[in-house]
Amino acid sequence: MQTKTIDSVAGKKRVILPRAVRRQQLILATMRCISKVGLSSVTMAQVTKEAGLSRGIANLHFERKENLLIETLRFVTDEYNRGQADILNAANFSSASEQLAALVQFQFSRSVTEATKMAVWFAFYGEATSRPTYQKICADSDARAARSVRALFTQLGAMQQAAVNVGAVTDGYIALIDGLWLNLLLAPKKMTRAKAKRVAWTFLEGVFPSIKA
Amino acid sequence: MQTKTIDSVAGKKRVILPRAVRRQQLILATMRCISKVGLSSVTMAQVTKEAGLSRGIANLHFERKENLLIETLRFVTDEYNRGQADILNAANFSSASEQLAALVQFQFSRSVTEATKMAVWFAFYGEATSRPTYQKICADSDARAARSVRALFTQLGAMQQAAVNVGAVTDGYIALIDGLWLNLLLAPKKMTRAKAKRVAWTFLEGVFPSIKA
DNA sequence: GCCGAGAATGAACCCACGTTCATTCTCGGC
DNA sequence: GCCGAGAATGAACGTGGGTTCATTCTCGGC
Repeated sequence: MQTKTIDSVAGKKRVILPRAVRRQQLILATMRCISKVGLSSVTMAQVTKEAGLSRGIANLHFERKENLLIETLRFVTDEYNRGQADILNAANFSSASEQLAALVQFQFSRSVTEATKMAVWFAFYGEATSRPTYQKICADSDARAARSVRALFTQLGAMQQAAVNVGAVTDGYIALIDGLWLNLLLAPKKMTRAKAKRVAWTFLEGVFPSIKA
Repeated sequence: MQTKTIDSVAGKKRVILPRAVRRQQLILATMRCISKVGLSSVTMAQVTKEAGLSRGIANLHFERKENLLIETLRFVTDEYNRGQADILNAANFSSASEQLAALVQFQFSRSVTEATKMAVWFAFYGEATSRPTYQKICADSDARAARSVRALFTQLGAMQQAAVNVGAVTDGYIALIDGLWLNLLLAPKKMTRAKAKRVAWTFLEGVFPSIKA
């Protein structure tokens, strides 16, 4: 009478998996929960249920709830940083403008601007002021992201007729993207990915006229 | 042996004040607490202690904690909107550029960018995804702010040589300001009010060359 | 001066949630 | 096939925190 199912839907059989797999399962479940109920009311019971696992497993793999949350934040920032680095450290672009286009494309890709992920980002941003650990993770991630954007902008600036204040432009671009993400999250009916991309692009064309071609 | 002090520092005497005063006291205390410990770990005990009042008073004036939080959010958004409206609806500016200058000045004024207030803003933004009530208050506030900025930009656009896409520029400007505020909050060591103002101004000069004078 | 309305207090209550841990189960090595 | 390591479970525990409410206090009207 034992139903054979790949994922053991109704099965009572206990499944044992490596630590890394369980940790990721829990982190992903945490993200879904945060976007559903908010960082301030996520409970361990919800997360473990969402992950389809037992109550005590989170403590087994993360010790404390706070650790799970921190790892969730790290997961999201790392993923973004890896994606951005893949583009900005790549050597196989034929021009800086093409690299820039890839960057914008990436920043407003479905994967990055997915509601679940952005909800998590901003939930932690909102708590960062009062939690040194979150603060540090966010600051480090932002700094890393900013550095590589600045490098690209330096290249692009050198190609322009008029002199460009790379520092100010980088700060402005990063703020613009953050603000667009926020809008995308808070008013998805009013701001769309396509619209946001166009706005970003308008900013860039204003600063680096040569990319207009 | 009874020391007469205006604020009855050590006095045991019970003070009775009008509802509106108590409500504001509690709201201000809530803001300080949120910026200190974060929205997700604010407790009624902390807030009432911070306000120098008794445990039960919050429930007396707000019924539930949730109401106090909502009123706190409303307090912050209303204050901002009133300040912005004072500038953008004023008839006593000699030119649109002057009005624009006043807007930027206001948006990066100490009063608006004060750490306490911005922490509150972003704390609620972070929870807005999962709380329809916060979501609505934020969206309404943003929409109102955007409308009046768009009106000013329409005026400014009409003065330029080349045609300006007012919609995209408004969206961009608002996103830029939000992003700069976020930076100001998360990395106050790296981003300063003056720097932020300069970045905003650079954006505006790019879009509306005529204001450069 | 007295009284009623309602503002203010804080001890007590109760529940939700994080954490613990005794027990059960799985798997690989021998 | 047996055994030990450790992964997984979920009932039970303790506590922190929101809410209630009986009581006390203040003030304005008469």
